[in-house]
Amino acid sequence: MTTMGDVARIAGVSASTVSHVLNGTRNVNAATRLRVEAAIEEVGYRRNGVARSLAAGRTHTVGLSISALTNPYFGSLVHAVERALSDAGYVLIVGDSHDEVTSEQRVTGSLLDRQVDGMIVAPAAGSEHTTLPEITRTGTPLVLIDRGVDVGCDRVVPENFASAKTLTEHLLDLGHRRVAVVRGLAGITSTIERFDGYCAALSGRGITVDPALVIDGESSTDVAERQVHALMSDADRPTALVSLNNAMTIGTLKAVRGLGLSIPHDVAFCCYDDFEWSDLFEPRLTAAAQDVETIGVKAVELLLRRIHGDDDAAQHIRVPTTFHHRNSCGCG
Amino acid sequence: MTTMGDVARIAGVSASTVSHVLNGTRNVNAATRLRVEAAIEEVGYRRNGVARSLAAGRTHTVGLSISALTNPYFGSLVHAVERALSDAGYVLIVGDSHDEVTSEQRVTGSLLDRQVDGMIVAPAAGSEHTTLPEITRTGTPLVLIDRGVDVGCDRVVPENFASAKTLTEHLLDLGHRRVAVVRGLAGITSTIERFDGYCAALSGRGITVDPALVIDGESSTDVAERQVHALMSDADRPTALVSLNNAMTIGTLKAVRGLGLSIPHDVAFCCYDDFEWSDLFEPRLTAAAQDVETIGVKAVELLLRRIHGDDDAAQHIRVPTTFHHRNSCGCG
DNA sequence: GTGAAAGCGCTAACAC
DNA sequence: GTGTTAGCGCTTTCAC
Repeated sequence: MTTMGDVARIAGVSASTVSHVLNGTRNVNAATRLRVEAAIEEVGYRRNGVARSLAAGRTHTVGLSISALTNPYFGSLVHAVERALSDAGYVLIVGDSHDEVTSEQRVTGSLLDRQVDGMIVAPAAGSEHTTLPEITRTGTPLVLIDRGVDVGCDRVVPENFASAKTLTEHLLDLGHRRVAVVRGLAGITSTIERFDGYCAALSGRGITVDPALVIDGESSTDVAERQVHALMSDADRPTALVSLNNAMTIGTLKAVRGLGLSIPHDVAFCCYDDFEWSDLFEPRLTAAAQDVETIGVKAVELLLRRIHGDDDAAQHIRVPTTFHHRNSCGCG
Repeated sequence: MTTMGDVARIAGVSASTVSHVLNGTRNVNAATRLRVEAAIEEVGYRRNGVARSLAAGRTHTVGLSISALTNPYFGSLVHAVERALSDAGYVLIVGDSHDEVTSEQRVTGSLLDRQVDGMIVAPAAGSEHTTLPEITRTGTPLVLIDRGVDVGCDRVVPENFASAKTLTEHLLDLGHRRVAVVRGLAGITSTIERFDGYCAALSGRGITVDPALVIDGESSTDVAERQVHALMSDADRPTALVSLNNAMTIGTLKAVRGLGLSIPHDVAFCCYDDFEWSDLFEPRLTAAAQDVETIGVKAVELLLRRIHGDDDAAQHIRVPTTFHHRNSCGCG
């Protein structure tokens, strides 16, 4: 491997000069610079980022801890984060938390060991007592995404309550009185807030929440399918269904179809989260679309600000959803 | 920041002993180990991975260069790769090549600078003359995925030719004679091989390829939608359509629906790549499903073998697709 | 405008 | 079973 010393020798300068031409950190005589650049070219020199990071104390690396399994938005989120980071000269290390604190700690521990300059975490349930304090203790800038947890750091999460409320109210407005809900993984704020939105819509109309109509889909396609199948097999089944995230929507749709029921004729349907194919589906899905792209970009923005030394009060950003009124609800 | 020296001092041992208990690299007296562990616990010591990497000459890091834009499988691929790597104690750095050599070089250059122990690349068109040689020159283990390029290194790619041929033949078997094809990004092997499969199916039946029925979808949803729209607006439109990847399938379906045409009644349809919702769609999509999961896992397997010093001849793995016979083709 | 030298925090001979 | 020591390849004061 060729080092900076090799380049320096060939160019007839000191290593520090090579370093400075590489980094533009001080004025270098044009002729000297040229000699250095020629030498670099000649030996095909490539700087060692590890040594650089050790000496400089910064790695220009950011870690992302997320659960791929329960987050079908994984792709677009990672994509948005990667792009924003890359534009700022950082690289992204991804780790899968499996939505479980033990693996989350393994992931974030490994990121911390690697001296990431900052971290973006979609916290698993229980994370506020384990992983998160561990991170903040190191002083590593941290921003939470997807789910909010109160640990006094920046976070950017989707609008949950109002969106779920709107979805439910829409069904209520169409005359439905028995509206079932498929709810996500227990213990995470998005599940809680969306479910609260559902409840608020009902009470706003003087309807009490019927526990029999509350299904725990655990943010899983399979679980949702099983549970919805059971519920809809009942003679006394609901006339409308709200699914609170994309994975469960697929399960719900499978169950409904498996039963030979038709949407919206036999059961009206609205869902939180949109799909690329929502418009292609028959019937087209009425949905609250989350803006993952923005969530990723904003998270990076906040993080970079912290990395660059900003220490204002923690910011809490809510990214609004878009209501796509199509016809699975029974309209149009 | 607390260092190994601090821990050593507190435990009353040398730094090297601390290093050895941390890494299990030599026998340490049980009592000594306990003292060290207590000291580590006491100060909340966490090893500095950067220093470690510099001294050890390995980073336990692998880079992945891929195009998220044209690869809707991004999520599952990254997920599979991350999991396999994580199981082996490695972390993953992802970079987006945008399917364009310039950004690809930026990405891989940055990965090389960071001294990744190995690299997985889904090469952009033209990569064999730029990026790839640059990587191999550094001696960094490299495995290609998704598209094969002949640079003498390991690769794992999907079955393309036979799958596309099967799809086309199926349509031909159903009596179609005017079968159009929506073809991917020019210059990459998957596009070429799949298109060859289409051509082979036709010639096998004595049909010559009609250039008017060959659409360039450029692996893009929008382009495919526009082009299919144009083609299908024609009075003399084809009676069947084959789309050669998932992004273009969505565009194709949008175009067909936009024209008020029905599948398979007005036009029969088969596609390369499957979706989670293929079974939910009306009609259910007949498709050749790629096994991205396996591609990712195999790629990591090959890479780790190289990283661990194996230098056998380059391996070329083809991962078979699964033919899902549903009813967009006109059957059932 | 340029160089010398002291680290950054760790690993791994090597010696005992 | 443990300590000493010499780097790993770079950045960055400090001096000239």
